[in-house]
Amino acid sequence: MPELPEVETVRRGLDGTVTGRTIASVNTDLPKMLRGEKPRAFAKAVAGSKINSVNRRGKMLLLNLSNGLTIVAHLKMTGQLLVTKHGDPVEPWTHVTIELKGGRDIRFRDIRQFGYVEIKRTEDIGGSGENMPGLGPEPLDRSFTSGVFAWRIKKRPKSRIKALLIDQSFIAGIGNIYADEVLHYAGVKPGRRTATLSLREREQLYNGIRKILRAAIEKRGTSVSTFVDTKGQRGGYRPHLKVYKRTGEMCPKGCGPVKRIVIGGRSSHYCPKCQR
DNA sequence: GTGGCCCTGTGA
DNA sequence: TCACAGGGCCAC
Repeated sequence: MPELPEVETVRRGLDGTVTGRTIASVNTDLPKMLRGEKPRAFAKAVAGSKINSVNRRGKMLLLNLSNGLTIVAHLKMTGQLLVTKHGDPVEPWTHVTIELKGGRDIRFRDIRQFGYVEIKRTEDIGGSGENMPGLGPEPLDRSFTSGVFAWRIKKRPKSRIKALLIDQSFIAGIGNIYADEVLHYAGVKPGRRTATLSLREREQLYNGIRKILRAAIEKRGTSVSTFVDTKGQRGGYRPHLKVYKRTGEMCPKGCGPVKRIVIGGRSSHYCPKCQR
């Protein structure tokens, strides 16, 4: 599912419901989703601790605990984090349950089982994940300026821009949906080598990143198939998608049909007329 | 860079 | 039945 806007939507949902609560226990029927620890050790490490804050770094969710540890969760393609009453019926594909004192659960559902939770020391990764290795800048941070973007692009002159936009070490949080949407906004073909981009195109890419991610957060994310927020509600951005998964449909600018090609093993959707 | 892989489900 | 799916890692 989830790219930055979807993960941010989940973060906000968690922040409003579980911040300040204490973890009672952790249970799983799929131990591989508790990365790096056996289930009993995982539960022992976090039980009794309070959730001090809920943060996000790229597509990762961070639950900062009162004992100096942070639970890091990644939803990958089909993960969901639902906040429920403890007694609510357990939905299929629920694989990890974090039971909170006071009668609520955080439930991790994941059809494809790619998602995971793991435990890190907060001082190692930073409370907001600022020291997590291998991640590029947060695109909505104040510090991510057009100058920073231009400088980072210049260091990767041979890359195709689509591959770069979804590279988490280049910018954290953009995935396949929003990369395609940003490229359409900027009028740039996904296969373009970054060295060929004009100043104006680079600026349009930068503006598109900020504008589209913000707009998608405003709509609580995009639900193509399985994405839901912590209450199980779907996101509202899908009707605003211009090209993603619209192969064969008319480009919203009226140019002609949207085309699909494969770059880096992933689908790219674009308009051959208005994206150059 | 590309392809395979981790999984299950959906739609043509 | 087969291609494809919001991600990311690994081997070639």
